[in-house]
Formats: sequence, C-alpha cells, structure tokens
Amino acid sequence: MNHAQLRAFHAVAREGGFSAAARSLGVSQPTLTVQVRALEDAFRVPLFHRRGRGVFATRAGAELFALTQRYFHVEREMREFLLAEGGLSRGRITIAADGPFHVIPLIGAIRDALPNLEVVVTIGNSAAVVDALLNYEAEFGLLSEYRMDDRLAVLAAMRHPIVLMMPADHPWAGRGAVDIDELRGQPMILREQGSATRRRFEAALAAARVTPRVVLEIGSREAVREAVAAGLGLGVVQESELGEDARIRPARIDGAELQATELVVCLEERRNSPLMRRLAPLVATATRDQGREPDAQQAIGGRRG
Amino acid sequence: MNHAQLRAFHAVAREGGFSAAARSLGVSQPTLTVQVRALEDAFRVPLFHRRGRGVFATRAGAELFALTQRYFHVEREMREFLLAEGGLSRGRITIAADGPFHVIPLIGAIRDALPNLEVVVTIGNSAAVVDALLNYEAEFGLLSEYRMDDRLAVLAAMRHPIVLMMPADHPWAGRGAVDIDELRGQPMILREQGSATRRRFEAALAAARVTPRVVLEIGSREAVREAVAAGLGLGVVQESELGEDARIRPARIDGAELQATELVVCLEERRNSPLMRRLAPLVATATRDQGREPDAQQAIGGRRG
DNA sequence: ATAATCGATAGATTGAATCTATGGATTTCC
DNA sequence: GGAAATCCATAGATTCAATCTATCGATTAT
Repeated sequence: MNHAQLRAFHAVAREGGFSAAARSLGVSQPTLTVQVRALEDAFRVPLFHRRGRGVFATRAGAELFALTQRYFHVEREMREFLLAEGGLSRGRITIAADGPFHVIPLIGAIRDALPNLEVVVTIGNSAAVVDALLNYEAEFGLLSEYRMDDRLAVLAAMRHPIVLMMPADHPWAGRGAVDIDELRGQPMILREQGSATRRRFEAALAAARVTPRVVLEIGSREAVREAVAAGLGLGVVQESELGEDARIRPARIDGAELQATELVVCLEERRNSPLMRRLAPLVATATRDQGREPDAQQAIGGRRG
Repeated sequence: MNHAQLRAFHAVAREGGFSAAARSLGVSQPTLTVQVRALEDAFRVPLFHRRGRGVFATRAGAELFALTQRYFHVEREMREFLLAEGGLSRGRITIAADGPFHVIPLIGAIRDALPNLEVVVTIGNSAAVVDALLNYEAEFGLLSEYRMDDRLAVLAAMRHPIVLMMPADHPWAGRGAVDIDELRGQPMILREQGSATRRRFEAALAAARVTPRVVLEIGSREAVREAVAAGLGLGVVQESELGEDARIRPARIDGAELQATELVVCLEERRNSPLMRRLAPLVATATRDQGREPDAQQAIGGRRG
C-alpha cells in the first residue's frame, strides 16, 4: 500500500472507471490498472467489480474510498498550508472559467502581485467550472451568477454592462446610446435559451414592456456577431466580450438595468483556508478595478478609441 | 510535497532530530536531510530550526506536524482496514513483549490460525513496550499488570503461577508443594525492587505474616536461577519462565494466592479497529489455553517429564 | 583537549512508476 | 447483424527519484 496505489484507487473510485481516472490524473490507463491490481493483490482484497465496460467498487472498495477521501483531503490541506505559508512565492493555482474574457484581468492581478506563481486557466462551460472546483482541480472559478451552486462560496462579483451590437452601416451607428423602448419591433438576434446574457436582456425587455422581434436564435457569441455584421439584425453582448470588429458598432442601452454578473467563486469548504485568505484581497482588488459601475459611453469610447 | 518528504518531516518532528528519526524509520540519516530540505525549498518554508545539536520545529513546522499526524493516522487506518479485510491472509503484525516467555503461545496461536501472516516480536522492558505501542510500531503488547498505562486497552489477561525454585540437592527437592509458612526463615534470593514477580511474592508473604530472610538481591531472572543452582538460597519464578535446568527443582507454593498477571494490550484508540476485531478472538483463545487456573503439580510434572 | 554525536553534502546505485504498443472483451450504432 | 468504438489487461522498455555509502564541519560532552 503506497501513495501511487492509493492515488490510483481513489481516482478510479471517484471517476467510475480506469480510463476516466487516467484522463483525470493525466497518466496512462495501464498505470492505474497496474497500481490498483497491485493494491488488491497485496491484501487479497478485491476493490472493484470489473464487468465489461465500466467498473464499480466492492463493499471493501467503498469503505476504503471513504478513507482515501479523508486521506487526500488532508493532503490538499497540507499543500495549501505550505503554499500559503511560503507566501505563494512559488507553486501553481488553477482558475476554471466559463469564458476567456473576464478571467484576463484576474490573471493579470495575480501575476503582478505574485510573479513566481504559476497560473493555469482552464476554459469550459459552467458545468465544467463547477466540476473542476468540486474535484479540487481548480482553486478559483468564474461563473455567471445564474450557474451558482450551493457548494461554492462567492469571493467577488464583477458586473459587466450589456451593450447593443449594430452593423456599422446601421442608421443608429453614430449614437452612443439607444433607449430600450426603441428596440420595440426591431429585428433581434439572440443566443440560445439559457444564456445568461439572454436571460438578463429578456428580463430588461419585459420590465420595459418591450416585445422583441427575434429573427434568429443562434448558439454562440461569435455566431451572433457574424449575424449582426451581416446585417441580419441587432444583437446584445457583454461589453467586455465586444472584441475589435470594424463591422460592428456598440451602443449603451438606456432605460434598463442591464448588467451581467460574473462571480469569482471557490469551494465552500476551502473558503477559509490559508490559501484563500491570502488570495482573497487580490481577487477583490482585481474585480474592483474591472467590475465597478462603469460609464458606458466612456467605456465604449475608450475601448474603440 | 510528496510522500517521502512528508514521512521524513513527520519522523523528524516526532523524534526531535534527524538521526533519531532515521533510526526510527530504518533509513539513513542523509535521506531525511535531503527530503526535509527538499520540502522546505519547494515551498520556501523553513520547517526546523537547526541549532547545532538537535533541531526543533518552527511555527510553520509545528502547524504542519498537526496535519501530518492526521495524514499518517488515516494511512494507518487504511492499512489496518485492508489487512483485516483481506482476512489477514498476508501482511505483518508486530508484538512488543516485556519478556520472551509469555509471548510464545500467542505467536503459536496466531501462526496456527493465520499461517501466511508475518509475526514480528520485539523484546524490551515494559517502557519499550509502551513506547512501541504509542509510536504505532507494534499492534500488540505484553505487559505485567503493574506497568499498565491509561492509553492502552486490555485485550486479555494471562495468569501465571509463581513457583518456588530449589537446588536439586535441597531437602525439599522431592516435594511437589511447599506451604508458604515453611518459608519463614529460609534464605531467599529475590529480583530487584519493582519486579512484578517480587511484588506479588512479597504481598503473599505479608498476607501470610511470613518474614523472609533475603540473602541476595539480584537483577535478572537468569541470575536468580544461577544463584539458586549454586545453593545460595531459594528463589521464586513464574512457572512459564522456569526453563529446563537439571540443577533446579520447582515446587508449588500452597497457602497463598501467588499468580503473576500478564496483560495483552493494544492502543486504546485502535481497540475497535477492524484488525483488532479480527484478532481479538484469537488472542482470547491463546490466553485461555495458556492462562487458566492450572494444577501446579500437573503443570510442573508435565514440564519436567 | 579529545572523543562522540549531530546534521550537511557529494556521488553512485537500484528499483519503482510510468510509458508505448497491443490484445481481448463488451457496448454502441448504423 | 456487423462494424466501430471504447474499455480494461498485459508485456516490455525506460526514466527518474529515493536511498545508500563515504565523508566533512560543527557542536557538545567527557
């Protein structure tokens, strides 16, 4: 019974299979087969039922899993303690984000304050962010407020204005702002149901008693932008996701509270760890600079100028 | 931070020095120097103050030690769980005993029931037995009842009659039993103060209002036997420690409750572990055969025949 | 003063952890 | 029903890390 064997067993039990565990650990699948087999042979205790595709733990395996969870939990605590104790002068932290945009200033702030700390960012959808946190594969997560999970704790919130996208040749193209009432009857291009930006926008429309004319529903930010550029209609996007596209003109939307809230989160149980205590002020500073109530006109002008 | 480094740190913190820790772990001292140094360097956290001879933990080292204690505690739990789960078909258990005699039947019972289980026995004084249990170096301990410690739990008790030793040419040599009153005025050879056998014997003498004539006080079982064989006087010894010596004749001592109690113990916190649950019946059986109220005449005759 | 003990360092060695390549078995999908 | 995909097991090769021996300087005890 050694560390490699326990790690292999733990990952297989957690992931429900050897191949999935191998991907999770970043090792080859035969490694886990060999290690788990060695553990079972050493004590003559079967730990998994192998039935064709997939495996599941025996009773003994399930009981051992309860112990390995405690074991690796303490191991994480030690690693975090040492990392924080060493002033984060070296080591690695991982941030799981649901998009590439909002995470940039966070990375910048961490790198400025702790130049020798390696920062790894994984981009995925919101479910992947939650999974990464629950599996201890990431210390921090960036999530839309709508995807919040009870097992997570909020460290900071960034509010990003939602702006209108028009084609460059649109009659309103020169205006810095459009009133939400003006959108009545306008052809709109929206993202799929469930998009946080769309939910916010539809709520604002409903509050202003404006019924949109949805001409296209399409599954990604980039697709919305292309459709707007092609003149198919108007779109909405978070300001920070606007990008640099000469075919597109942005405009503030007046008469509505239109802000998407992105949360910086961590696992609830890790909220008070030494590591989080050390990094929380940093995160707060980074999000304060980025997420303050902005002057939309100035922000848009600044981005484009 | 890997397992070897944590093990090295833990041992050094526990033993209070690199050399002592190396002896405890059975590795060379440079191994620990290298591992602890690597751990300190990896996180830039000093863990020990080195001041000439001996070391002591820094604040960070003390906090980490609290974590490594939890860590290795869980590790022991897992090893015990797997060992017990595998029906003890293989593996190793260690018994720490305060003498070579009483442990023999225990080993025999374990080997009969679990032939593939490696049994390691360490012989030391009672303090060494307690230390071995507290440091998790042994699963079981054999102790005189007088050396019992609060942190230990009693699994079984073996009662061994105390018998008289006479030189082969002594007038009583043919007798199977001697009444305790007859010892009045007889020249006696006793072990040192604090010997469990001596304490029992003196209590029995006091109860019978017999004052012995102690002609020699000497520091070991073997020395007492040699002195008796040389005709210097009479001695007392636990029956099971009698040995085979043609120069010596034993006799039961009537008229007194003369039994030494040897305890089979384990660490209190491990009392309900799967391992102990599995081995407890074995220990009980072994000690019942060995430690029942014996017929002294028959027991002595059997041994000598 | 001298011997003993402690921890640090250097260089060599061995073994374990892991990899790639591949096979057999089962499930999924067309 | 058959083909493809996916899963776990096995064999052999490789690399890196854990450990050892030998030795040094420093400190403490005799």
